[in-house]
Amino acid sequence: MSSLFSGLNPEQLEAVTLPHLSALVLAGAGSGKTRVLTTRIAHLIQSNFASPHEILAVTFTNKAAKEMLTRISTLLPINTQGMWVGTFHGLCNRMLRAHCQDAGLSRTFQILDSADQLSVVRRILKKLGVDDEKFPPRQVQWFINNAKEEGLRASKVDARDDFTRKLIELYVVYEQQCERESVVDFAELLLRSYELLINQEIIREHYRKRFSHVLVDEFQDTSRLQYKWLKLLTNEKSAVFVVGDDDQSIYAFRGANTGNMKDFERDFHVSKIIKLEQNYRSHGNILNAANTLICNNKSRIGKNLWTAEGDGEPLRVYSAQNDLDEATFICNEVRSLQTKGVMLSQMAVLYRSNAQSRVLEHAFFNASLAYRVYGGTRFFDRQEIKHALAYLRIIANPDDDNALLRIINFPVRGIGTRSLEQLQIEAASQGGSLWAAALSKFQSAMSSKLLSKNNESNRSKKGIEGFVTLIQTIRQSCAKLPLPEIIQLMLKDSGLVAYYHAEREGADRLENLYELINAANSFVYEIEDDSLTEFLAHASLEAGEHQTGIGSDALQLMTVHSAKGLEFHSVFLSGLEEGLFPHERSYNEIGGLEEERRLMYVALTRARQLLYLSFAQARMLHGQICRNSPSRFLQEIPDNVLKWLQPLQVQGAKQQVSKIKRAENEFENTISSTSIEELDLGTQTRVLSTKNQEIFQWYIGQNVVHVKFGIGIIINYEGSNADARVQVKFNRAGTKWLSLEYAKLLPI
DNA sequence: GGACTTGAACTTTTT
DNA sequence: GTTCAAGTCC
Repeated sequence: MSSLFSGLNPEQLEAVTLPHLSALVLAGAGSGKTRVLTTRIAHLIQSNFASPHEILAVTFTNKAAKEMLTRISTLLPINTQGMWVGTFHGLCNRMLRAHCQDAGLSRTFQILDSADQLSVVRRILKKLGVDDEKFPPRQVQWFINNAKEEGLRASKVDARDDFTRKLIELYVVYEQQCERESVVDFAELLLRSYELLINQEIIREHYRKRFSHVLVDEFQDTSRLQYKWLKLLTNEKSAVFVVGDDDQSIYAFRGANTGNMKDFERDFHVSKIIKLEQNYRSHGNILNAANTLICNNKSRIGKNLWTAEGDGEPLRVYSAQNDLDEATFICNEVRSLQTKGVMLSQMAVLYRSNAQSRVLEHAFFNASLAYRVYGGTRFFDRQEIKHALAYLRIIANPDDDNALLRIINFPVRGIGTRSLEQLQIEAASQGGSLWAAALSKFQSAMSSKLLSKNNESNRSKKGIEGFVTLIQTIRQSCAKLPLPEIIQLMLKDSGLVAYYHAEREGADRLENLYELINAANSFVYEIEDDSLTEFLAHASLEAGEHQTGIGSDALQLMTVHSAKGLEFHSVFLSGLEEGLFPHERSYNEIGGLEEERRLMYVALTRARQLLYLSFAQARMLHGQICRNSPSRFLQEIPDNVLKWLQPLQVQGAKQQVSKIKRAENEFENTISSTSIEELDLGTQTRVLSTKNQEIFQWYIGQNVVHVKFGIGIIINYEGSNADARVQVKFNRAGTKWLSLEYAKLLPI
């Protein structure tokens, strides 16, 4: 028994062995959070406090869930197969499949990913003839998901204006459409499961009784609905053990609600918060930087990381001339670290947004430095895989219109826009799916063929009839086959293999298609289930898992978001410029800057030993050269842990930072104390613009007029001289960033 | 149906 | 500067 606990520090041990109570563990970066969670589960089982069957453990990513299962099985000789360990969506799926009838779902319901959902929305907009300028598909999608996230069905959404009324109408049609097709989107998985628990007392009580221990990882990332779901699954007898770090909450934009931590404390009567503050990852200087930076955030629970190790190296700061220079610098440093014995895979280059990877990749490619970019197209998102999955979906659930539309004419079989339109009209008039319409068309064609003795054999191989025959044939042949063989047969009979074989650059795609068979093989082996429906659910829920090209030693490139949870020997944090990091879009969002700062905190705490911070004085952005000042976050790091690699530029850079900071404070003060119209026009901050012979002086608060956008007021600026851009809040046209060189702004 | 042009937009991301 | 969708032409 004691071996389970060996090496745990007092706080970790306390968390692991907590009695049957609800508890909140505030686990800082690198404090052994996953270890605490898995050891606690092992401890509960080993000491007979709970059987594996009575434990529910929730994570956010499949990766984390898998990791948890692996660790549990190394700690205990038990079969983790049947345990309820998984993602919110995965567990909801599991619950809905088990109670599909009570949840009002078909046994073979399919899961829409975001892209599928978007195409359903597009289709509906088209069908209803809605102006997609006024109602952009993405916004409609966002509206629907948001409503579901609030737990609201269309009838419950507040119709406060005409615009919202229209959106609600679209929401209603969308729901009907999904119902008809037996498909559910990601948000629906959660909402349905939530409603199931609310409405079906017997089921709710069953799970409440069953799960005596509920454990939640990354609790700061839970959304409102997820929190409500957890509350439904538990009662005063359950022990809910949540682990999280409010300082690492970086997903507010997708519904994460840090407030859940405070609510949890209250709702679950948490008497004491356990803080894990000892960090086993980074050297002192790095932690010092991170701690000082995050103290600038006002809304936080508060904790301070410390290490038993020494200070280590100072953080290196590099001020690059431009983005290319920055990339070259990183390239050289990586090379030199490599000769000192650091593996490439132990070095990571982090950036705020994906677009920044291009320049870096270019430099690494030219230097023949092996690198790997995370966050590209994922396996199950590839075009050819989507096509193959669409065939499988139609086999499993023919009413899936999305899937049908994707493949009805792929590979080409002579079904053009006209026949499709006809089919859609027919389906609409019958109130059924496209497949149902195609089937009735097929049947009437068959009977008329018999009557007229018109037996041209070619006719049935083309067009809609051909498609129906094809699907029926495949479905029949598949009835008794195991999953991998179904896929193999489908790939061949559908014509996908022939198509990609003939395609000039189809070799990779062909390989991916065969890889799909492999994926099915390992699915059958691991999950011990070869039902097609389950495999399709797995494909939708684990779109990211199947990454290729892992294994070889390569430099790691990724956004700061995707670096969360990872650690490296050396980290290069690039693009530390105002507008980029913090991102300019965050300036106008409530709590935006604090979220950016947490993101910075996550970035800093990824490094074990070496941390490089770099910014470029000039950079190509949106096709324009931008001169942004160094990030304010750089100034929030204490000087004594920094080592500037170009001492000459220290002065200038630091001054620039303070200048921006002053301007912002001034701006914020003015904004908070006065309305925009009353801004003090005498504000001292100004940018000079030298445009031909005219020289204008621009300052924050200045009224301006634009040829197209009309009258507005300057609320922010960046850069200087010819490259300067100003942010203008127009009376009618909204807020825009404009280049002074091109925008033809006139002061009034 | 496929190749081409044009125009607008343009964080972060898992499920 | 690059992508992605919609429109245009053969």
